[in-house]
This record gives sequence, C-alpha cells and structure tokens, in this order.
Amino acid sequence: MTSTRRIGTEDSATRSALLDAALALLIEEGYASVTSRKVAAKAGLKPQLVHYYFRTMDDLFVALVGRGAAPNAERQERALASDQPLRELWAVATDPTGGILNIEFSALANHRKAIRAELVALAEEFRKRQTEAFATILARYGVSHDELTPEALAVMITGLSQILVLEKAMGISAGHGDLQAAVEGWIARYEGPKAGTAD
Amino acid sequence: MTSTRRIGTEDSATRSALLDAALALLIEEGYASVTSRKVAAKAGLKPQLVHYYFRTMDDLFVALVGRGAAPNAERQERALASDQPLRELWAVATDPTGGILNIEFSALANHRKAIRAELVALAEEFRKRQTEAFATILARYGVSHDELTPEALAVMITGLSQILVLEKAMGISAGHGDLQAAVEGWIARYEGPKAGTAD
DNA sequence: GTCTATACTTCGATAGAC
DNA sequence: GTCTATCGAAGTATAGAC
Repeated sequence: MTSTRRIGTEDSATRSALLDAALALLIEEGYASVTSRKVAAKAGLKPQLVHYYFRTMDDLFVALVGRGAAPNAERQERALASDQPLRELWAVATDPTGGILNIEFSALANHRKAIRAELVALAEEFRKRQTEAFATILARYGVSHDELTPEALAVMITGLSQILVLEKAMGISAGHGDLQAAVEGWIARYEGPKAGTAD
Repeated sequence: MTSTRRIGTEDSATRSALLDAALALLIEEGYASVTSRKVAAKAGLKPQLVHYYFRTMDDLFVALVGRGAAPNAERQERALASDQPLRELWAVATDPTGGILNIEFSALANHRKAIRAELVALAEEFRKRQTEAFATILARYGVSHDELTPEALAVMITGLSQILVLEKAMGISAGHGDLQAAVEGWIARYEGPKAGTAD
C-alpha cells in the first residue's frame, strides 16, 4: 500500500524485453550500467517504461533474479539426476555466463537489502538441494562424513568453480589448468572416465 | 600528455583523507557508492577536490589499489615465512575485510579496463609468490605434484576462502562450518596442531 | 600548490496524456 | 492498460580564483 501508482502486467512483451535488455547489460557492462536509460535504449524503448513496469530499479533486479531461478533449478536438477552427477554439476557451475551473473548479483546484493534477501533465499535453497543430493551420492561412492561432508562439498564446488570463472573473466589464468585437472581427477576417482569416452 | 591540468601532490594530507574515505565507502556501501560527492562528504571536503587529486574516478580506484598493495604483500610474506605457513595464509585469506574488498574490486574490475589492468598485475604477482612458496612447503611436507601442484593449491585457497567470506557477508552460512573444519583438518595433517596449543 | 564556482550529463522517479 | 513530458537530485569533470 505504499503508492497508488499503476504498474504494467507481468505478461507484457515490453516488460519481457526490458528484462532481456537488463540481463544483457548486466553481463556485458556490470550492474552499475543497468540504469533505466541504458536498459531502455538497449530495448529500443523510453526510459520511463522501466519505471512503469518496475517501480524502482531494485524491483527490476529482483524480477531478474526471479526470472532466472526456475531455469537454474532445473539445470541443477538435471545435473544431479544424471549418471555422473558430480561431473555434470561441475560443468554447470563452471559455465562462464552463469558465473559472471553470480558475481554481479553478489556484488549488487552486498549492499542492497531487497536484492540480497531474494538472492540469499535462492542460494540457500540451491545449497540445500545440492546437499541432499550429495548425501546420497557420497554414500553411493563410499565417502564417509569424516572424510568430507555433503555440506562441505557443496560449498567447495561453488567456491572452486566461482574463482575459476571470475578470474578467467578478468584475464587471470595462472594455476587454472592445474586446478581444473585436479578437480577432474577427484571426480574421475568416483565417477570414472567421462561418459561417452571409451574406457 | 593528455591534458595540462594541475594535480595535487601525492603526500598531501587531503589526498590521503580522500583515499581513506573512499576505502571506507567501498567496504560499507560498495563501489557504486564511491562517487566524488559521497567520498568528499565522508571526508568533510568539497567534491571537486576528488578531481583535483585524482583526475578521474578510475584514477582514484587505481590509487586505492596501489596504496593497499604493499601492506598486503607484507602480510602474505609474513604468513608464508611463519612456522605454519598454510595455517597463517588461510587466516589471512579468510579475513573478512580483505575478502570484501577483493570482491568489490573484482566486480569493479570486471568492466573497467584501467582498474582491471592494475588488479590483474597485482593478483598475478601475488599468485606467483604464493606458488613459489608452496612449491617449497609442499616438498617439505612430502606432497607430490601428482597429488596437488603448488599452482592448484594457490587457486584453491583463494577460491575457498573467498566463497566463505563472500557468503558470510551476504548472510549465507550453510556448510561453512563443515568446510572450515575440513580445511583445518587438511592443514593439521601437515602442520600439526595450532602453534601455542598444547600438543 | 590548493581549493571553489560552475557546466553539463545522466540518474531515478512521478504526474499526467493517450 | 500503456506510454510520454518533465523534475529535482546526483553524477563526473573543467576552468579559474586564491
């Protein structure tokens, strides 16, 4: 009940175009460039439309997070349900586009309450699902909790994949090949050679 | 030779105060809040002074990175030279303030060339020093390169510490205790119990 | 060498026209 | 329901006064 101002419908094509433009800008130029003017320009629309469909810029960011949530969850589920869940999940986590987005959103969230709330809730659900799946997977592979807990593994995979993606985006690559190889070696120890590869 | 405009001296107290204010803002509110007006306000000065001492905002950021480089390098050297280098380095890497700064700078660098160049050069030197030290340390602990290379270890420590710091800043903590314990366990395997602790 | 007066651009946001 | 005219605040940056 904060204001009586009208707002566009959620299924509007214009609204969708604005979200597309915002997403592209976020990836290409960072969150500081996601302004009403630039988003509109990219979509070939007037800046005021941003405020019609999303009252504030924070609302736009929150909508952007929300729109990506379901596809991401599905990607993760598919990976976890595959024959080689660790390998598939690692592939998803090291995907450059997703990684960059993660970093931009994290930086954004660090100082904007509404966005942080949205993102934290999502991240926690993600981690929870991963942890559940890892519990089964690690048990199947005969890894004891003394060695590595599902929770620790979830944070590890996130941390290692993110540093690789972030640094690659910046142009740092020292040690990346070695770490990638090490991770693949650990995975291969449990899941064997890559599926589709002659054994 | 881009312009003839004058610029403040590097040992000016005003210049230093502006850098202090910018650093505080960067940590407290993120890089988007490091504007000439806000920096000046925080330092109790006029916004135009920012442009006198640092021609552009990018220059200010570059100066900020530069000012922190030497102290950071020293901190790292001290850790690497200690009796328990892995443990000390882990402690330095998981320091919250340093971590947050790292994230802010990374996000910034992702889309601003001048800052990225500065940061990448620094990060590479950092990694190189770490890798050199790790080569000695791992050899001393009897770890073969087949198991883990110094390069991979350097990226790993960076990635794991950063994810812990970043998520903690955002308010995510699931799995953190487990990962912290796992890392401490690995370290203890090589460096024994924490120095100063009864054995 | 240090700081201020000032210009011009871009920002988010609203009120009101279609 | 959709979009435009317009505003006041904040952004970077320069030219010139002390």
